[in-house]
Amino acid sequence: MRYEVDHKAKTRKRIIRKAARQFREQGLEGAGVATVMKSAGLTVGGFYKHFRSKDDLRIEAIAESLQELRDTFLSEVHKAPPGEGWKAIVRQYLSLEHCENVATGCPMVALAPEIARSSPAVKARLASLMKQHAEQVLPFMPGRNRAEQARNQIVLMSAVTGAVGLARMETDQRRKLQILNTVRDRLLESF
Amino acid sequence: MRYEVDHKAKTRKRIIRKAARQFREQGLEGAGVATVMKSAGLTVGGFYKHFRSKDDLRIEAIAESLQELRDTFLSEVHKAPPGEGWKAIVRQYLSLEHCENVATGCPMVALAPEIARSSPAVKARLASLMKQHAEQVLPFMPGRNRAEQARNQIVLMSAVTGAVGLARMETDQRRKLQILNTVRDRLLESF
DNA sequence: TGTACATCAGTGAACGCGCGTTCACTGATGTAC
DNA sequence: TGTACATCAGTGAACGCGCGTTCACTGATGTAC
Repeated sequence: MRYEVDHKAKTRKRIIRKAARQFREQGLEGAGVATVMKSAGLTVGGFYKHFRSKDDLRIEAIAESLQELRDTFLSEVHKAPPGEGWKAIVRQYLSLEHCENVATGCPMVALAPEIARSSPAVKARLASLMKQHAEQVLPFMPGRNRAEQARNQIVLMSAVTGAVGLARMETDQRRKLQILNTVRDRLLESF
Repeated sequence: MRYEVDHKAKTRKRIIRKAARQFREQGLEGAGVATVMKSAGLTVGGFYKHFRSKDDLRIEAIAESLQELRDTFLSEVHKAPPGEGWKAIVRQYLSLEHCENVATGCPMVALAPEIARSSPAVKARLASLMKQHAEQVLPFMPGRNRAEQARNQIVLMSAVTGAVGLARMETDQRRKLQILNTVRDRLLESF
């Protein structure tokens, strides 16, 4: 081999990470294969040495985005007092910082409608990734038992994704903050 | 004139209504000018006799979608006992029927990320349309005064748009219903 | 009353462009003999 | 030890295709004289 043993794996990871950012920022259609490759320091042609298709990359990139989201969540959770992990997650999710940085934020808010429209094969794969994600975050949700935690998770996820989705459509900064803060305050006092 | 006096206005409206459905179903990029025109019984070339650009159509189509949404809301509200209008809206919004019919549903859930990514000019115009929409629905929101109604509206809108957004990504029908019903039940008992 | 011209919603071919994908090639390295 | 060949990550031009937009044209009607 001309390169280090894991050279190809590293390159692949670099492409996925760049794609994860660009898909969130520009959409699953908006971000192009050529641009992703260029931002990874490569040329278009090499793409198919790493992925079978753009759909393949979409799946890998969203998996990566969910992983990054989970990493952020868990690091926030560890800073919070025991049993209050969900509060840290809610605060982080509804922060202006998360709202304004689509490229590094939650892929579900950034891509929900496009994921819903995906081909059945892609959609099924992504649904399974999101289910996994939810299960890993479940332990930090409020509630006296698993069933209650699961219900609360659904309510919390709906409220926070909805709030960020709405806030991002806003052009008036005051309204944007009002959405984020109103939902945050309500959620923090409701569980 | 060869046609009735309002012929052109009627044609324009027909194009907008078709576009409103197709944008919600296929996205602001996904739906094409040629397809919209064809579904309105016309050919591509005529498009620019009615609109300055595709962006122009996007704005008109979303305005139309919001109007349709409001019509649905108001017809539900009139069937509900006084003061419980918001409950009727929540039930309608979180129904399986609304969730599964993207083409005739709420444009904010169907298009949020694409609207957020729009050019500043388009985004500003749409933000103003959505503000108008919210103001017209405000009177039916729960709360003892306008300020409380406004806060509750933000929470309700976030929760219902988030829930439908998440439910539409689900491939498992059981999970989809679980999301819609859990959020509906929680909201109905929370105000 | 008749004729020439203006109007204008709608047609359909053509345009330039960006996209995902394919493919023959490169060139540095490892391996067989 | 030296040489010929295989491997394979990456290159860059080319492909077919669909898109938004433009444009010369059509043809039915209204209007001017």
